[in-house]
Amino acid sequence: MRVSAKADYAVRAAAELAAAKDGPIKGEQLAESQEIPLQFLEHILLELKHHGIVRARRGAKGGYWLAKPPDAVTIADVVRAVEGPIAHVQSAPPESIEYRGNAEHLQEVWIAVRANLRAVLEHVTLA
Amino acid sequence: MRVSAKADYAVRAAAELAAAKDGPIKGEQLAESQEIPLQFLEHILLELKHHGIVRARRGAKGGYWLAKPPDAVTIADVVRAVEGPIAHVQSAPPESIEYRGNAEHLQEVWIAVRANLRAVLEHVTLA
DNA sequence: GCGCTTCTGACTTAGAAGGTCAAGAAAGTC
DNA sequence: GACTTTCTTGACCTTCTAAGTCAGAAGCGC
Repeated sequence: MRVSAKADYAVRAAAELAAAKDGPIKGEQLAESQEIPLQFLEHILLELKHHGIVRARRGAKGGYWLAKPPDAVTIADVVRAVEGPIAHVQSAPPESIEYRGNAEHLQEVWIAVRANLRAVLEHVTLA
Repeated sequence: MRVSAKADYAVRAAAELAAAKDGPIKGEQLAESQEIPLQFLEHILLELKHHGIVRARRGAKGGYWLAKPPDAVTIADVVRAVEGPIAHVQSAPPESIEYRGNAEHLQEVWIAVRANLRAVLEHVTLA
């Protein structure tokens, strides 16, 4: 029930990319402006790239940029890319768990929790 | 952003206690009916006891019971007892984090996330 | 070909998750 | 008072994740 440093960093970096309009931004620049350890940030950016959220080019004049317009990328997209599925219980989706005895209604509670989380995270975009 | 086994177990045990009305329930009984490893469960129950959520008596005819009526105990109470504060970012409450540059609005997002989580967890009681 | 920057994998250190084990202390029963 | 039951506590264990660090390879622009 907590937000990891990695997820926080990822969203911050994405927000920074969303704001920049002139060409690719270097990892070093992102690391500085958001005070994130450079090497760690680059691993995160790589994961974001593999999930199709950012694009990158190496070499001089290289850097990172968003693959989609900022209003098409939600916080949930970014968090899921680095942390995996949201609101899983014991590493499984809540609807796949069987509760017995007097704990039967608990499943509905966890599903409601996930729904409310999504309501926020999938509604807010980088824009 | 996930629910640990410990939190899940704690709520299930609490739900079981909430449903029983005739005297204390043994740890072994709870472990069996909810399929939770006994020794692990007893550690959890101890934590719940320290947080004033359950009471216990040892010896023959001993066992655990809720310290308060079921409609006065929320899921949030139980989860906080075993997992600590809900929806912290990097182990700190969201309002204590300083975001700079283009990530400024992120703080509001995390606070909204926490508010929505609380809306569910503090509203649902064991009853 | 050279310098710049991303890409990748291997490694590290610390702490949490998810338990297990064994001894001790209190309460009830006979 | 002896005995049993059940909670209490602390120590230990294994596996995984968090949060980084390091070194080198590979692609890009000029």
